[in-house]
Amino acid sequence: MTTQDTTPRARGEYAKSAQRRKEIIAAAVEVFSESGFRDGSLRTVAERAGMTHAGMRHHFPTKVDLLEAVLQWREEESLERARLSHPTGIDVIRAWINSVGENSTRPALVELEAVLSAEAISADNPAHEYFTDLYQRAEALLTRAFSTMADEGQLRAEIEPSVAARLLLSTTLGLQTLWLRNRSIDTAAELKTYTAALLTVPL
Amino acid sequence: MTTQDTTPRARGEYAKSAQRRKEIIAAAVEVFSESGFRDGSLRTVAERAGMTHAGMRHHFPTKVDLLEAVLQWREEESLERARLSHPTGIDVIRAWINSVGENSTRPALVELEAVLSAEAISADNPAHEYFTDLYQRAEALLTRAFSTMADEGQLRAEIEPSVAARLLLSTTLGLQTLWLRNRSIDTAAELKTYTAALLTVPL
DNA sequence: GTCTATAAACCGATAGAC
DNA sequence: GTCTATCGGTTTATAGAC
Repeated sequence: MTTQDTTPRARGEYAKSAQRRKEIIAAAVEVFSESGFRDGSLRTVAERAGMTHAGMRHHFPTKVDLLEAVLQWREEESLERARLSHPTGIDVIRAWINSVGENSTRPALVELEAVLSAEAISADNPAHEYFTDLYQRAEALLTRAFSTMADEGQLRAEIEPSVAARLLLSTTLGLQTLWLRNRSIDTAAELKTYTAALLTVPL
Repeated sequence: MTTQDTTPRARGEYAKSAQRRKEIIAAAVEVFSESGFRDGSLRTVAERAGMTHAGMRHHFPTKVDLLEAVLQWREEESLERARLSHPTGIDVIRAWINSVGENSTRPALVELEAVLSAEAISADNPAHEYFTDLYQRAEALLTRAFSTMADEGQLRAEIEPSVAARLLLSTTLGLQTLWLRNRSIDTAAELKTYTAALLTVPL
């Protein structure tokens, strides 16, 4: 609202600051993936971003602030993209499997989720609610898709949509866990084989 | 070999020491389940076992020694029991699902495995090889079982035994992950539904 | 916006008394 | 077998200079 051009925004520093934040988040993703949230130190993150941990504090006042930024980044990178095309029914399942396949090109993303979510089993972890929510939303998304498919006779009659949803989610999580230790696993292909066994139509 | 009765064994101190070790391991299982290996401190473990961390050093000289004892305890408590009855074919699968059901009565065991194995994704974690081995052994066990079943026409023809094995293992791991956040999930029942979809005979 | 310097707390390991 | 005391290292957070 000022008429002067001496504000940070006018001097273009917000854009620079946003760029700096991105660099710090990228470094934090690396470090948290490797060492988890508890053991990944701010000093290591800062070093990889080319600054000191005290300087980083200007962008992220506390470690939890940095974690939240990382989780938000993860969210934007992940399944939300698939949801933008608003698929329904069997196309949700196809998009899901496709998204898992794309994750195989981004080990840091998979490792980040595996490490942080396991840490967040403890109720006092700052990311505890985040992951509980994430899994519930994923389960709800898949349950809606399988329900639609059940109405159209595409899901085997003896299988409840909610059970199918939980199984697909479980298998995805478990396959990614194994893939982190053996990168030769074709997660998307195995997931497709699995899901097809639940259906009456080709996937 | 001594004829005197002044050895520690003769004085019954080995038994006492073994009991103390068990108490310490039980405390370590609690702490490592809650906080992981890196963030779980020896001081906390010692406090729960009713001693100081320096006193604990008499039983476990280093933190890694304690971790190894905890992993060994986990092994003895878990699926190794089921293997003692030496089942083959479909009975291996039944024993596997049954074992998962029993795990639902022991949250500490499931949580310990989830937390420690996620931490051990890092190659420099002292439990890294342990969990890689564990999953490979489990996969081999299940692959043998599904191969036997394939020979007897009990496995759907289009499904490779090794793929079925990996899917059962994955789903087990994923279901237990979800169960840690929502104890109302009947992991054994869902696993049975899932596995039945891969077979040509009732489970 | 980034730095140096430091406070306050905690860690694993260890020496040595009892 | 367990303790107290302590060493050397790490951590997050912070104050204050520039």
